[in-house]
Parts: sequence; C-alpha cells; structure tokens
Amino acid sequence: MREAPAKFLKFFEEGPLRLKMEEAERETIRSLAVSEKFYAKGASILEEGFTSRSLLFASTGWAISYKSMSNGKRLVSDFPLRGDLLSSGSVIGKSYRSVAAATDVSTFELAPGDINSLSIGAPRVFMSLLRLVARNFGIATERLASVSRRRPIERTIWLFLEMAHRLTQSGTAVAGSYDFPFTQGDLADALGLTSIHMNRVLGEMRRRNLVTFRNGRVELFNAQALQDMILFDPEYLSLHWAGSAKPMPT
Amino acid sequence: MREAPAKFLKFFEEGPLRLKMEEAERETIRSLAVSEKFYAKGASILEEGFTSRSLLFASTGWAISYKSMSNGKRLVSDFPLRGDLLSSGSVIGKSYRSVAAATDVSTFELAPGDINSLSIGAPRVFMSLLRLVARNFGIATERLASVSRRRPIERTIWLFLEMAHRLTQSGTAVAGSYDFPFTQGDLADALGLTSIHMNRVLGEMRRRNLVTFRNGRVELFNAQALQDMILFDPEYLSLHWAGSAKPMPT
DNA sequence: CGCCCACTTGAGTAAGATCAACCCGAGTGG
DNA sequence: CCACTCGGGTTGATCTTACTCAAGTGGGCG
Repeated sequence: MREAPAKFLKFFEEGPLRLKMEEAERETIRSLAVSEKFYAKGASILEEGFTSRSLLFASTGWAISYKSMSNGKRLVSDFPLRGDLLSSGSVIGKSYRSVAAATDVSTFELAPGDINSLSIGAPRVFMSLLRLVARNFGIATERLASVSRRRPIERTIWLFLEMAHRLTQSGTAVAGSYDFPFTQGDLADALGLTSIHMNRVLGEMRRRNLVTFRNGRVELFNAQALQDMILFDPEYLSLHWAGSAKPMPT
Repeated sequence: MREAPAKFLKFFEEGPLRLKMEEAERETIRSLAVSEKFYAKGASILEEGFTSRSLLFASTGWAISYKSMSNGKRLVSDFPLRGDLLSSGSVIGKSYRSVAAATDVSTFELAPGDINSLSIGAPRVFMSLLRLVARNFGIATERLASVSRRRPIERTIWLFLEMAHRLTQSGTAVAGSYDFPFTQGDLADALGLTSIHMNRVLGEMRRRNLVTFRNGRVELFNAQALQDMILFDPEYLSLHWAGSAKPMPT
C-alpha cells in the first residue's frame, strides 16, 4: 500500500502535469492516503447524483464521462484520459455526471481530508488542481464553441485533434493515429449530432481523405493540414502556460 | 484604499459565496492588496489573448463574456454577475475570452501574489476559488447540454431560469422578473442560434405566455411551471453543497 | 431631420433529424 | 458446428427545423 503514493508522485512529476516539486512537497504527497483503484472495461466508475468526496484522477485507460438527460437524450461531456480529474471530490461533493470505463482503467483516489493537506503542505500541487479544473472548463467552452458555431466536419476534426494533443501531452506518443475505443454513437453524443448523421459525416471525412475512424482507431492523414483547415489552436489545452501573452492595456 | 479589502471581505461573507470565516482568515483578507476597479458601460474588461495574472471578481453590474471565433462567428460563453470569477488569473495566466461591461461594472482585483497568501492564511477562501471554477465548469457543461440536446425554446427558458437562480443567489432578489441588459443577438450567440431565429423563438414564448424578454428585461410568468416543463434542476449552481447525495455503492 | 441599431416578418433553402431497412461480425446456446 | 441474437455500422427516402436572404418597422440620438 505504500506503493501507491510513490506512483502518485511519479504521476504528478512525469505525467501530463510535469510538476516540479521541492522535497517538502514530495514528502507531503508521500504522506497522503492515496490508493490506486482498478475498473474493468465497461464498469461504472462514478454515477450522477452520488456523493464522491474523494478526488479521483485517471491514470491509465480510456473513460467516457456523460450525463443522461431527463429528456432521454445523452450528453457525452468528455473522454478523460491519463492525468484528467474524474471527480472534483469534496470541492463539490456531488458528481453531476457519470463516468464509465471504456477500457480497463486505473485511477488514483485521494481521501477527502488530503485535499486540505495539499493546500497547506504542497500549495503548488493544489494550484495545479485548480489549473486542471480550469483546463476542463476551457475544454468544455471549446466544445461549446464547436457544437454551437462550427460545422459537423469541423467539430469532429476538432475533437480528434484535441484528443491527439491531449494524448501526446499525457505521454502516450501519437504520430497521426491513435486508439479511440468509442462508438459512433458516443461521438455523436459528444458533438451534438444523431449517430446516423455522425456516420455520414465520418463517411465524408473518409472519402475526402481527411481522417478515418474505424474499429476504435483514429487516423489523421495530415494533422498539420487539418489544424490549418479548421484553425485549431491547441493553446487552451496547455497546463503550464508559456507566458507569451501581452499584458492587457489599461 | 484601505476600504477595498473590507468590502472584499464583505463580498465573501455576504455575497453568493456566503463563506464562514475565522478571525485569522478575515485578518488575512484584510491584509491583501485588493483593489476595486470600475468600468463604464460598454468598456472592455478583459481581452482574449492578453495576460491577466491577477484574479478578477465581478462585484456589481452585468458583464458579457465571449470569444470571437476564427471563422468570424461569436460564442457568448456566459453572462457573469456578482460573485463570479472573471479571470482565472495566474492560475492560467492568459485569458481565453473577452469580457465586456454591459452596464457599469465594478470588480475586485486580487494581485498575483495574494493568491499564495490565501493558500496559507485563508485556506477556506482558497478552496472556494476551486469551488467557483468548478461551478463555472458545471455551468458550461449544462449549457453544452442545452445547445446540443435541448430544443431552442427549452434552452432559452433554461438560461433565463439559470440567471434567475444566480441572481437570487447573489443577493439580488428576483420575483419573476429581472433586468437582463443584452440584445437578442447576444442571446443567440449564447444559445447557438441565429439572431433571426432567436427572435422567432422569443416571439413564440411570448405568444404562449411563458416568458417575455423585452427592453432588457426578463419576465417569467410562472417560474415553477417553467422549471417543471423543462425539468430544470438548479442544483448544479449551488456553491455550498447540502450533502444530500448518497454515497457511490462499491 | 435623418441615421443607426435592434427588432420583426416573410419566403425560399439547406442541413440534419427521423423513419426504415439491411449488413456484418462476435458471441451464445442448442 | 450452425442457427440466432445483438450491437454496431451503413444506406436511402422523407420531413422538419433552423438558416439565409430580403425587406421592413420603430425608437433613440446626434
């Protein structure tokens, strides 16, 4: 059991967060009650409406985060992967969406009290929580932009490019193609289309040699060209912030 | 200038956050370099792409938060009001959307360094930052649900109900009607419609005696009936969390 | 007075939803 | 081993919704 905190530390330092820490902070993390949890493919990780006072981070595998709406439809809000926060834990206390394992999934779970220890003993780590939630917010806003103001082909490409970036960020190297173990229906619910129309959109993308999505695998023929085509700027995904922006004029 | 921190303290204790604090925390807040900033109606508060290392909270007045997209369209991501975070400051460092003042607006600005003082001297306030960002995330997700899976009339009612709840939460009592100083075009860009169609939707809502939106004022004829009609559950807006949910079964 | 901007209304069009088959490969059970 | 089922995926035809284009209206303000 002493093993989990060490892995968790590694997760912070070498995972997508790439956090530089001081020894005192490391020590704080090693003292936490982290546990690693495993879920089999298809298992439910979190369910809407239930309490989830602990913080849950995705470590390996693919998950799908969704919300069943009261009108019978479904919204897929994200496809979280290594490094993503699956629940905001005691911050909010209650989960507003469900998370299911699309492949075998492992997670790190942080006990409710630990979040306070972090804010005191490792403020930088705590800050990166804040950063993580803020990034999720950015991702959601960008999806909103897609669904409300971009054409279906563009939104689909956007999502595929976004996932490619997030994958490279999380250490899983991607060169033009990657596993994406979801159905056309999942995709449709993430992009605001019916699965029938999603199918036609994917068909057109194949015909135009832009992207193929088949058997749970995405293939981007020319990622750079695609980025240029839809004017995709990955900056909203960054977790470190390069400091390139200009200050706001007064 | 010593006055701003006191107002800021009041903002936390009596504003939407309703934070209970201990004297030590109050003292920390009083020692911060908070300043109050004022913007005239129509002024730009933040612009996309610019650095914003300080934290900015809306205090009075109405703002509109939007993003001009590279395809020429516009996404209105929110209508922030008292208590809302306008920029995530040094957490992210860069603003991904613009914020403009729709009426005269006043804000509280927290210097970059102060956020660290908070983590040490007022952890509960620090935590509420996280809560605030998480709530914004929830609001964005709910909007995503609206735009992708709810009919235009329903999304519009949803937004109007959401704003009513947020207004009462922030202390501005609302009984069925409130000021909402935006145009049909703003609304359209928030709900993923063209302004022409927005106009027709609003027209139908008037004809069916559901809601009127005219001259920057919203009137809900029967808020409860509307909530029931679209199955609106305001829980995602709560900042305190009542603790009513059941734990997740293992 | 006249302009501008928001709002309104109508007519035609196009994008996506809906309805309805059908295919195909992976299980599953006789 | 084969028949059956089931869950994707694919395709066609039709219908609806919301967009586009176009032409006003009306109030506020210089």
